[in-house]
Amino acid sequence: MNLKQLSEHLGLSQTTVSRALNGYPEVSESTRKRVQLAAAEGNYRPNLRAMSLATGKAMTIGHVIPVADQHDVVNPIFAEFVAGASQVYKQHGYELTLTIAETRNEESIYRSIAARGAVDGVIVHSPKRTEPRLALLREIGLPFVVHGRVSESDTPYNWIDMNNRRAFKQATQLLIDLGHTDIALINGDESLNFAWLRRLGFEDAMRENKLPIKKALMASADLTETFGYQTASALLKCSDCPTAFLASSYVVALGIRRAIGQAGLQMGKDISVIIHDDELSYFDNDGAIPQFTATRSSVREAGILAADMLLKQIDDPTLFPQNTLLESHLTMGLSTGPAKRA
Amino acid sequence: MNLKQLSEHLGLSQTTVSRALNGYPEVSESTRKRVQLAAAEGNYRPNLRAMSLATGKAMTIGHVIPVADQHDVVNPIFAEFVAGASQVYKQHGYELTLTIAETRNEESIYRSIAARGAVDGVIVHSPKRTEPRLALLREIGLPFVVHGRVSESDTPYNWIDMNNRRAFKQATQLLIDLGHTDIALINGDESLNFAWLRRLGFEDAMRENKLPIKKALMASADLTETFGYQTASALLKCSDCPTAFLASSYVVALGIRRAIGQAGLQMGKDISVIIHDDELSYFDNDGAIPQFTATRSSVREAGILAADMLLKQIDDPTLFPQNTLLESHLTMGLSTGPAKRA
DNA sequence: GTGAAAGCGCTAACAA
DNA sequence: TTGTTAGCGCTTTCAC
Repeated sequence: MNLKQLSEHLGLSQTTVSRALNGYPEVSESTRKRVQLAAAEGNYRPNLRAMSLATGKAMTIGHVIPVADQHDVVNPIFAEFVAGASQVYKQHGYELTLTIAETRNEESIYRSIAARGAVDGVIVHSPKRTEPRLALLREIGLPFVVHGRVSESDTPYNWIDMNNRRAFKQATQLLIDLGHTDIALINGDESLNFAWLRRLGFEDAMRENKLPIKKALMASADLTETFGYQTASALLKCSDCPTAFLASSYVVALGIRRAIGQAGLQMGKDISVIIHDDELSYFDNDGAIPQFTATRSSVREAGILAADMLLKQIDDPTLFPQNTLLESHLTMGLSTGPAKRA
Repeated sequence: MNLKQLSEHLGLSQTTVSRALNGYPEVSESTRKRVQLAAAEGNYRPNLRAMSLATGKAMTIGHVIPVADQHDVVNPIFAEFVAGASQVYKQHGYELTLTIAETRNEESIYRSIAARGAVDGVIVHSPKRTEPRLALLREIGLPFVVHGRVSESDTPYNWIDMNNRRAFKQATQLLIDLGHTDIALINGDESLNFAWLRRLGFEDAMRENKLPIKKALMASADLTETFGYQTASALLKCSDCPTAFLASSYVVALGIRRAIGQAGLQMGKDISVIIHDDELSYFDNDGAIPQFTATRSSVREAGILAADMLLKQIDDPTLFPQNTLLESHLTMGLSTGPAKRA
């Protein structure tokens, strides 16, 4: 059932029917009622393509998920974020298209998205410390919101981010309060800004407590179990072993746990570990450990807020720039304990 | 830059330009070259909406991800699957739109997707044991591929699935071979077909070995850490304790591990646990344990195959029904060991 | 308060 | 080999 059929069926013009359905004021209430009824009965839904062609609005938001290489696993954070955003889009009649972008040909992907008229705006995921995408999108003229921030940017942009720096400062302070001085930071790829900020937070706390920042105790790479395992294994063998680990995701923490077990140590007793994870954490608190909070998925909330921000921006471009900093309330300790060297 | 501008710029008709770009044979090679060059220079990309309006094809595939309730976490499996599928779509010039559907209003979501002309086909995720969606989609006339199978369906449909039944039979057999007779199955929600099939696989092995199937040792619910913990805790206190656990996801296994630890037992020594997970598993093999295989994300491969199947179907509806059964090669033992009762 | 007509950017008969 | 024309389903001036 399309508009033409519906209008013929009603003995009205397409114009009137369209107006009635879209809430234009110049339609009499009686016809509006009639039209709405018939539309519901006939299960009429306006054709999105036609609508978007006529209005010039795509009624679609694009999410571009970067994947470093073909075989990289997709960060489950995106799923939660997208779930939140999609909720908002649905409310406003928008669709959500997903593009997986290998980082190499990102530029052409954004350009093609824009040129194809496929979206009214995009959410930019996984920003690096410095982001060529910002300039690119500005040049193209596509509204966007960054999920995360960009440390080195001289021009304003819309963003929503967790307070990674503060969370890691807190976590580090917690370990210091427990008496630790040799704390290992097993961090994500520090060319990605979230990891960079986490590192800064870690260093903030160390510096404030006049503790030395030892490069040897800091590692940065893709957050995999293997990375956690290998790094922790090596660190547990060194002469200057850490007494505590700060893990930048629960996946990496699994590896750390494995290494600790293999070294014949007990987590939470011989070695302390604090895990930070903004995603819904699958870990419950084992009991004896401090834990900041553990709400369900603040990432989903971030998705909701980002989508909202983007739609507002599209609606009214003068609302610029917007941004929101969420407290990273999922920072939690899986296991902490007295400082002790292996 | 749109077709009109491009054609004017070239002094050709829109038709010719369109034909040249779309590879129609009746265009002379020389003009085709010229057109292609100009298009590349002008950074011309055909407007998807217009194209789809003109052809009646949406050039878009929809993925509908069901989420049981608002606060449910999104299964990370979807992210991997979608990543695989998106790869295929890109190759064929298709877009991918994502819809998160609360299970309550699924029907209206599918109907509205179809009526809006937004997609040429859909991938159906998380099929239940019996699926009203199949009939619905058939009625609507929307091509679809089910990611998973439906046990109770009397009409054919396209599907791609992992061999869950076989995997669980194997895993169970492995435990039986190690001497276990009281094996607990911590399974997903058995109204979902994947969980149902896993249970059948478990029962297959038990029956073949003439072992009793004890209802008390089988649990079924959403695969959360908490579910694993609570169920395992309870089971470890009963008079008729299991000596082994078969966990239907690594998340649930984390809970089981916690319960085992709290009971003062050692995993892999006092109690055996086998984890099945089709997603990329974050666990490495701890060493002493049998492990079927551990390739990276067979789920992504499933996504690729499903997308391929759907596009083929759209292209040629006579290719019906298609299906593929993938061996669930990520079944792996995190820890198995001698049978012993707590 | 309602309708006729043009047009969004493309494709696809049909003509030439 | 190329061009003319109509039309996909909607919105939106403009006229009544």
